[in-house]
Amino acid sequence: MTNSRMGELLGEMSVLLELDGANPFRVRAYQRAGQVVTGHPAPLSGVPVEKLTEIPGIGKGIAAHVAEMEVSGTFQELEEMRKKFPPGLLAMLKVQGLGPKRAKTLFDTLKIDSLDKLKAAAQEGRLRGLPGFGEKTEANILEGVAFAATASERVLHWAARQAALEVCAAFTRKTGLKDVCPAGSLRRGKETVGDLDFLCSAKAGTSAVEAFIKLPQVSKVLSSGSTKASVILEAGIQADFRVVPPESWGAALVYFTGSKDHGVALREHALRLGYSVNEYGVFRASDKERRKPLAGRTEEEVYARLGLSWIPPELRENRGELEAAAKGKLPKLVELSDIRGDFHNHSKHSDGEASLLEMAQAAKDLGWEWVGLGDHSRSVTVAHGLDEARLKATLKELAAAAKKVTGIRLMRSMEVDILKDGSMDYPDEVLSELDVVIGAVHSAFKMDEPSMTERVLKAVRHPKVHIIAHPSGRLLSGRGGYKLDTEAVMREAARCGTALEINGQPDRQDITDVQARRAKELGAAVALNTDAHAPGEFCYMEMAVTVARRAWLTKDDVLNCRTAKQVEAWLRS
DNA sequence: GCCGTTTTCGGCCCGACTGTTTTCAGTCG
Repeated sequence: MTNSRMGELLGEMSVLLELDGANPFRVRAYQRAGQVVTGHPAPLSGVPVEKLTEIPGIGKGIAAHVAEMEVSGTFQELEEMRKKFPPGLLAMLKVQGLGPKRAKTLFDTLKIDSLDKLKAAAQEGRLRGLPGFGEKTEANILEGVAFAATASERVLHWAARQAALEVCAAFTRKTGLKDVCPAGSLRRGKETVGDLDFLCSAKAGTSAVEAFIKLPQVSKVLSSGSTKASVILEAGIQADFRVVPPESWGAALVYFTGSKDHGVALREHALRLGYSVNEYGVFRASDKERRKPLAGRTEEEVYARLGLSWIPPELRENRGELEAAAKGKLPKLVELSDIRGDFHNHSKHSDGEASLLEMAQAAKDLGWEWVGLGDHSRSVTVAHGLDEARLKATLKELAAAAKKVTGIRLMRSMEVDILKDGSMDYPDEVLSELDVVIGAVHSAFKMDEPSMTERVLKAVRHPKVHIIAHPSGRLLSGRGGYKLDTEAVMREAARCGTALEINGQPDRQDITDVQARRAKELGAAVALNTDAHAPGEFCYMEMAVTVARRAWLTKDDVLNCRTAKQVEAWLRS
């Protein structure tokens, strides 16, 4: 059983306990444990109970549940809670403004246990009059049900980023206020984003909130006050906007960048030092009126007051970053400017849009030192994969391009299919003519886990294969990825010196942040690739860098930060 | 349910907004 599945079940338990009116701290403990388990880099399946309890947030009780889940795929207490509350009740909690307390009231008094029943009851006016319900609440719930039905799922990071930049630009044009920026999970670089958070620095009395809710990008205002507003954007994403005075900018940025877990852990840490932290600053815990902030203008100042070095947003998930910051042991994360090239992309010989020459020129324009220009191999017929004769012709074409585009080392790279039996799509003598061989699975996704794992392991062990592309095969927008023992693949990759790819396509981001961090732990090399199908897609290197940063990788951990000479030496080795 | 440089019991992060209420519970982030 995977960590993320176990994390989901623990999270479900926390929601059910909340419905049941359990001790809120017990609820919180399950919620936290769920996140800790999900974010834990090494597989917890098979880890003895006494080792599990060494993980912060996991005590005797939850360790026992983890052990039980390994065996039965669930745990007894969860099953009992599931009998108590129908699954439709959990779906109801997705409705904006409807929380566990009122949902429980609806279930107990009107036997409402699904979105459909909720909608009907609200339409018939049966909600008003219940304790805690009025006409307004009823109307809000009705709207909430409609939105829950149409609301898009989480938005891909890249799309959210575009939408956020557009809103910030429009806001600045309208108000002249420049200190506005996205916070929240977007700033942390999460692979998908549930909503957008905007933070604005402005003196009291300015009408920033008013200006924000009137932006053309706003389609509906959910709430608005003097310092904050919640809206739905035209793009269908919810956005929260918050204004703080300049002296609180840093504290607010920490607060609204989150994650929630990071914030909670930070405030607990502060209390142990005798400080209290909120979005306005750091205060002495004894300063009950919160009159004299000791820090707050910048993030650096806030962390420093708490004895911590500044923590990059990508690390703020309460996965050990506070402990590392306290010891001054945070890694210096890889940056886009450290990148010297890309291994994996496509020209119009297969399914790309540009010629090898155009791709080469685009890579050079980015200031890269080298680039492996690629295409699909012959089996991927839908992508017009290259047979041996066409491949040979492109080698000549590339040599010609290298004469025209100078100052960048051009290499021939190919994304070569890993066939069903684990063999490669070209014979060894053809692979020998390529500078970069990238193995990838594009067919027979439905294999069982042992077979798929053996298939990929065979490619990992192949002496001519340098990199495994998008190892899980998942698409964030749809396909869950094939069944694969990633841990086994990473171990073997480390042993064989085969690199694993972080694919920068916004819909892939594969391997994930958690996996890449594990790959580093195990000693496997990591390559960042754009998988660009047009010159304009080389920008997805930034997406790959973001994933790498969330994985705690430094430039020494990333192959793309090496010089052309070093890369060639690595490829030969 | 978790946790401990005051503690193995008794705590557990913090504030804004809304709507239903006459002072606050519920919800959200």
